[in-house]
Amino acid sequence: MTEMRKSIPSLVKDPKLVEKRREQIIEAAVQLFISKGFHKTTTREIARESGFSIGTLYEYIESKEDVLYLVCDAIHSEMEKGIRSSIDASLSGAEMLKRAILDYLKVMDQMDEKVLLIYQETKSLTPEAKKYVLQKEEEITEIFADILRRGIEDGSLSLEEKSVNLMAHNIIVLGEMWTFRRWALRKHYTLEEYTEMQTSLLLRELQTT
Amino acid sequence: MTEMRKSIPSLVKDPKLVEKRREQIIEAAVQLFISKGFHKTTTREIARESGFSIGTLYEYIESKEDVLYLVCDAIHSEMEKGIRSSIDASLSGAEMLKRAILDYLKVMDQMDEKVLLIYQETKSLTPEAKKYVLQKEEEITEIFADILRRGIEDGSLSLEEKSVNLMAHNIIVLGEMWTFRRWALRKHYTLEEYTEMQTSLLLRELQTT
Amino acid sequence: MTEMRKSIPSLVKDPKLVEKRREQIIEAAVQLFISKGFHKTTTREIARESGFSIGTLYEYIESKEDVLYLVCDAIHSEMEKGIRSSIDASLSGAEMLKRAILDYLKVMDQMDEKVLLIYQETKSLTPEAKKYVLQKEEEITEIFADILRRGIEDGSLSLEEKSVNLMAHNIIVLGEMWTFRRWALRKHYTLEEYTEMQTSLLLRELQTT
Amino acid sequence: MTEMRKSIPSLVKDPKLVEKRREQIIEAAVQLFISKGFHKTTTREIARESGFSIGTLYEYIESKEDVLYLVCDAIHSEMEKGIRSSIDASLSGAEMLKRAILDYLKVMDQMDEKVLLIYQETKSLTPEAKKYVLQKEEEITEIFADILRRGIEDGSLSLEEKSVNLMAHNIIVLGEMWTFRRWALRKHYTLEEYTEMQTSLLLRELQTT
DNA sequence: GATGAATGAGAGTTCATTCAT
DNA sequence: GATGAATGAACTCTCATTCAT
Repeated sequence: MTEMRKSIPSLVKDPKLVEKRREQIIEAAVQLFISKGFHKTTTREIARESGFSIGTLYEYIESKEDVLYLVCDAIHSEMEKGIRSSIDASLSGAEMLKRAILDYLKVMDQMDEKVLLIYQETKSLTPEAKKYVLQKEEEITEIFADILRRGIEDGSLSLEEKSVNLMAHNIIVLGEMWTFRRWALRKHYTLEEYTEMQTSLLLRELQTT
Repeated sequence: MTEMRKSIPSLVKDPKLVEKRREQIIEAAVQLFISKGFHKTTTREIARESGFSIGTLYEYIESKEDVLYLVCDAIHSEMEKGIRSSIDASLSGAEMLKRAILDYLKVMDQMDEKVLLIYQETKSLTPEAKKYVLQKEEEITEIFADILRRGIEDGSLSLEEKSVNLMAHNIIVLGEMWTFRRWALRKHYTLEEYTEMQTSLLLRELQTT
Repeated sequence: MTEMRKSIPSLVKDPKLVEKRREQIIEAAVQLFISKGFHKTTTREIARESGFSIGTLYEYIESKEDVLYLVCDAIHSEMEKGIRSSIDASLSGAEMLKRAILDYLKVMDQMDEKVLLIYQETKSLTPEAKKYVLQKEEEITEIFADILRRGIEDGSLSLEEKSVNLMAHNIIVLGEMWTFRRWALRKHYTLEEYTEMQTSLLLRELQTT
Repeated sequence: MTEMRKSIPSLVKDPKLVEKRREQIIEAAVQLFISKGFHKTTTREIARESGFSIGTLYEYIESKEDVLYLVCDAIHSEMEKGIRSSIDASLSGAEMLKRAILDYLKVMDQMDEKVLLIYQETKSLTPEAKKYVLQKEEEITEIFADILRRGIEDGSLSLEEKSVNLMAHNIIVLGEMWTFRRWALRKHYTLEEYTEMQTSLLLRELQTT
């Protein structure tokens, strides 16, 4: 679990305060970005919703792009936390996978619009910030790769080594598509149906013969 | 094949000319949106790259959003055409599916950045335009649903009716993820490998026992 | 007479219009810079005094610094024109010098505040613009150097070659100090007195024995 | 030697401390103003370079303009001290003048950028502060006027009474131009050459017949 | 006496859109 | 049908100054 974050300089020295204020900023910005998009949200709106003045906002960030990075990073962390919490070392790989997918899709469903937000605005990040965000994305994918490898080892799952990475991506995309194609999927399926059907299809790919 | 498009008013009467000019606009705008994004592209740039003045641009559209719709619609049409061209009525459902996925992924690989563009900027469309774009998206999905149903009928594919729609979405997403996760996938797989592996996994889900 | 100017890009294509609008800008900006200084004058004020909107202002310049360059260049041109007009080829070097100083000081007295402006704001120019402005300054100095050399040649003035350049600078500074030390000098002397006394002192330095 | 200074109120009562802190402020501000100019230097920078917080800075001044006044006044004092130190009562007026010019130009050359600073930023002072600064300027000029008068009295210099003041200004300007026209003068002359040539020219104006 | 977080007016600049020619 | 100069609301960001601690 590599712990790497882009550090954003602040004019304010007290780290506790910086963290607190940035949490306020993130909370405000997430809502605004979700409802209006990054480009149509103004820095003044972010400041107002955060509960302080525009001048104060800029004591804690250097540019509007910083807010986007803060937001993307916070969402990713929330996602990662949600997924990791479901891991139970006592289960077989196959069981662990089912459980992890179940929880993952639940998290994605709850975080719905936040996930969509990352998905749509990552491109607006500065190249440097984008690197960090994509790295985080890969770390999250790796969680599923690890589970798959465990299942292969204990014989509960069948998959070629070369496909592990791809399958991990497929699982991640399962969750993402539930958010970005919800306009179509939710007309036909509930989250539970979606989860069950996708899990069932997936396990057919991984069945030991 | 429902043919429905949002009609965009033009000050110019001659329909031939309108079409010609809008093609110029689309060609210019696609490149600009790909390299700078919709919001960071100015109408002046669109006009200049289109080969005429800003005044003339506004003779053929009513707002910058119109250009985005024109672009999204054109990309979708190109995609659809690419996919439909691969359909060969003499094949079994299973064969047709393999062939269609092969061609679909090839098209998506070629249109790469254009697909990404639709994905990232659809949210900037006006609600009305977005409706049309999502409708088109569903029509494209329906192409695969039709192939799947054909395979079920002729016995070459096995799938519950309820899963047909979901499976069609899954196939579409297979193509999309090749573009929006390319930063990760292309480190590990070529298009050919990706196609083969995904097709093989998919067919395990659809195998007749 | 080298003719070199920094060219400032304009979004407007018609050169006649560009020249006309820039004259308006210069006229407005000179007054504003004189009364409030460059830094305390806002671009909005410049636009308003020029008679058009802020948007229009930026069709003719790229930045506020451009206005400063335009202003400095215009003032220098006016100065140079005023000085060159006094040159009469039929006079001896000494006579020509007297005449040129007389006219030069008259011009400087009339342009008073504009000269002061150049003096105080040249430092705010971009390095590139500053180069052009200082070059112009040297060209103007060279006018006097030429007159001095003529006087040396025809025997009406006595000065070592090495001192010609220095003396030319001294003459230029005579005019400048009349503007930037006016708060002291005008308490004691009229322009006529100042001119006469300085000319008389100067000629003592240049007298042929 | 009139001793008059604008008094700047301080929130701090202890005069020793006020003086010490203001020295720190001046030292920091001089460097900053020289390298960035008054307007482009922020109060935060001044505080940081002075070694204390922005809050503390405002305990010792009332506004940013106060810092400029403090700086101008300090530079003037340094200049004045440098000039006065060269006065040797045992010399004749003419000798004293030569010596004073020599020392004066040496001081101006050393203080170079500080002199330029006063010269360029005096205009940004409040009207009241400007009055004090110009008064100081006149006092310094008067030093040379006194020397000239002494030379007239002892017969070592020849000059009409009415020209004394003007000549004193001319001498001051000799030093100033060495700083503000250095971009041209230093291409041709060293300080020693400049001093010698200007002194020699000047003495021709003042020679007793 | 020292601190530094908070403020918000105001700066320079951009750009979608209009409309007279 | 084509042009492009004009517009001004709106944007991001800065910074001198204050005041509670």
